Amino acid sequence: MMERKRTDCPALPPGWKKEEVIRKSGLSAGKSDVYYYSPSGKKFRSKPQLSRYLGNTVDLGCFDFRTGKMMPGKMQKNKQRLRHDPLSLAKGGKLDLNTALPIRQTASIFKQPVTKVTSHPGNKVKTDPQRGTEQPRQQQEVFGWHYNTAAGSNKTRSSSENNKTENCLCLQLFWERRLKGLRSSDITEEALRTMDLPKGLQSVGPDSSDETLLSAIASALHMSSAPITGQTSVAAEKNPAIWLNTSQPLCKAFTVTDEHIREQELKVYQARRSLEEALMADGLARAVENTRELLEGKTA
DNA sequence: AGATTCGGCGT
DNA sequence: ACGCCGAATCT
Repeated sequence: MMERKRTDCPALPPGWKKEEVIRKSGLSAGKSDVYYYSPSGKKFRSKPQLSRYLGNTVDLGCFDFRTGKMMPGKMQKNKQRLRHDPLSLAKGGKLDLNTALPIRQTASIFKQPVTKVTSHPGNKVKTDPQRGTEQPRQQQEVFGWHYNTAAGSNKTRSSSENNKTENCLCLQLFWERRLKGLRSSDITEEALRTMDLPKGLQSVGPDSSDETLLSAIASALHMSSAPITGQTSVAAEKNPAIWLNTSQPLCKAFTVTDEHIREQELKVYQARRSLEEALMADGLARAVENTRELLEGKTA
């Protein structure tokens, strides 16, 4: 038998292996097929199959199945117009939270394992013994990357041109506004809707709604590993368009009290319980889907 | 039966 | 041109 090397795949959670097999006969001789193996040995031969299995635990949007690597340039396959501001992608700068778009950049915001449900009381669905250890794993590596912002675009302009430029800049700086009315769907929707922000948090700029502020901060936490301090310059409150610190969300500087922390810990605890329930439901749905696929396969 | 391999459809 | 998956073939 051919010697096949299963190599580690750093883009996937630990334990996943990748294999490439060269076709050695037929019309397609010389071409190759790529397979992935889950930690327990289940074989995957396409991205959709892999995607179905990993579900929400890993965002395969920019995962290239053939190479096994994340390809940052290759956003979602969907034909959604990606309005990326070329300015914010130019080289030489650092992450700019205010021109960067609120696009999900991580596979999951959770960096720690969560409660794993291993038994489903009352579940009549046939259980695949291998699946027990195969339930969606929590991602352990965060797929984040930084975009660069343009530095030194200091060309001199006429004053009328300047006005246009300022208006344009304003739209870019305050993209948070565009989040108005947008919400995550599903469970998260309820979570967001009922979420209260501590009184110490105040927005900077043309939009001061809590809703938008919350989105801005959440997005900042997703996109940057640096501490979120808010706008520390007092001048930014008077004239944000000039003094804005683009590495920080449009939020006034704030302080965190012990009370805040205790409240937050409680919320996290409650959220974990909700998540546990959700994962359980997801597991059941997945089992059903799996069984359906099995049956379809047998009826040929 | 499960695993392996190539064909070929659909994009 | 290639991803994906059916099905023929192999063990």
